[in-house]
Amino acid sequence: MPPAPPAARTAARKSPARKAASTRLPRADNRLPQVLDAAAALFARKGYQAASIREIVKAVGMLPGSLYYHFANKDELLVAVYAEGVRRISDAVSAAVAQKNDPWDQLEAACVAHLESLLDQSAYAKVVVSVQPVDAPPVAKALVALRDGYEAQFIALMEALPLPQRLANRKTRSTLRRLLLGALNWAPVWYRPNLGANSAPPQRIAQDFVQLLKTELASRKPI
Amino acid sequence: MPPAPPAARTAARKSPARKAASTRLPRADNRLPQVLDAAAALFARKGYQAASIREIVKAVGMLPGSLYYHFANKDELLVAVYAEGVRRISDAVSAAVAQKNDPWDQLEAACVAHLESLLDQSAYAKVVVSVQPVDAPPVAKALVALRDGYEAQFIALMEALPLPQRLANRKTRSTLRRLLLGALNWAPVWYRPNLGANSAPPQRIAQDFVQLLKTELASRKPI
DNA sequence: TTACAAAGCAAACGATCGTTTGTCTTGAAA
DNA sequence: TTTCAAGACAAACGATCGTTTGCTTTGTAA
Repeated sequence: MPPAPPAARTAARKSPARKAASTRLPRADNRLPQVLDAAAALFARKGYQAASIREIVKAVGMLPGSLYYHFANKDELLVAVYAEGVRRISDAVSAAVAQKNDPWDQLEAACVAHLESLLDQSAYAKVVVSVQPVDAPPVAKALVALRDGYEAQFIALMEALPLPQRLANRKTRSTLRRLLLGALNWAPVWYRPNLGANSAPPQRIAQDFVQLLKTELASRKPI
Repeated sequence: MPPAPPAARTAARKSPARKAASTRLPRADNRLPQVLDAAAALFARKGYQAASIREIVKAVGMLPGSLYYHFANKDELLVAVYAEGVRRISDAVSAAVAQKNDPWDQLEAACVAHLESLLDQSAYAKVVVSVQPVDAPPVAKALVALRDGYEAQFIALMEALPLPQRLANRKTRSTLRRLLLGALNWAPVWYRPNLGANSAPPQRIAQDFVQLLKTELASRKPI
């Protein structure tokens, strides 16, 4: 029997992801979740390129080569962290929105959940905004698609806003969305936690942004 | 004569920067400016870590080791690019502001100049917002200081805004500044040039942001 | 209890990274 | 025209990177 081409085994190795002809279930003691956690934490803290494979697996007590059972390469690991990040922040936002009825209250709740995820709660979420798709060119399009999928939630929130007639158009809602989301996503750049009462908490920061726009835009008569 | 300790010569080598006891002028044909240009272009396009020394100097036809006559290490090169970036975008903003009198017009002009520098005109400027200080920990504080120095211009612009009494406080002006600058600095993430008439040019984007706030905030009576 | 795939170990590979060292060229001041 | 430092070359160094390969352990389904 002629040996399969070298690429075959490599491809077979990274295939627990693509279920293919796999019949058996994953083990209960596999450390994929911990690897993802460590990768998210290190990507968030040091950036994608600066966080090495060796550093990530060491945090879990694993050897570098073992990671390639779960992922074809480092870029695919980033995609997995990104996807989980989008899932988590998206769930947090959805849950927050579901507790409100008024569109402006929903927007505020969404922004609070978004910013709290970014700054406080989820290293996964922080990766989604701090690691830029350009950092991993081969998977850049996949990362952008994940981000866009998440942002769709905010497009919907903007459409629901009751704006004065003069501002009730798609262009304004788009500008408003970019203004608000841009400001929120830039917050990790200047925000410093652990400053006690001196600095506002994420919740307050997000509320300030939304209130500044709401009190001005919400209930005005057309000129 | 005993040889000087190895560190001595290395220190002496990178010292054209610190003038020390240098009497002679730099040559007219030195390629430091081109090196900075190439570094700015590559840092802006691929990020700090992904842009290698070899790649940078190759763009100028130089050898890798030669860079270390001008800079002690890669981090110091980044600081130099950063400083030049701050200088350029700061000059552009100052020039734009100087042509207006009304505070809101000045703010709009500043934002337009800021965003045009980021998206169109200056790779140096783009480095200042796209390369984060965390990417170069040893010089992170220096980079933050450079950024803060630039942002002082916007603090002054905000202070000059005639706001309704209810909003005329430091906290609101700070929120307003972070809202606006955050949105502008996030624009490189989603902006795509060369889309023809389909997408707004940087000038228009900045104007939309400012106008959205101005028309709402500027001339309102206190409640 | 056994069979087998899931999961990981152990050890290396080649490439590329930032950087150092010693030498040489050359423009400009004297 | 001579002198000398500014500036760059040439060639390597050690470290670290992502990744591959062959083999071993172990949980679990039959």
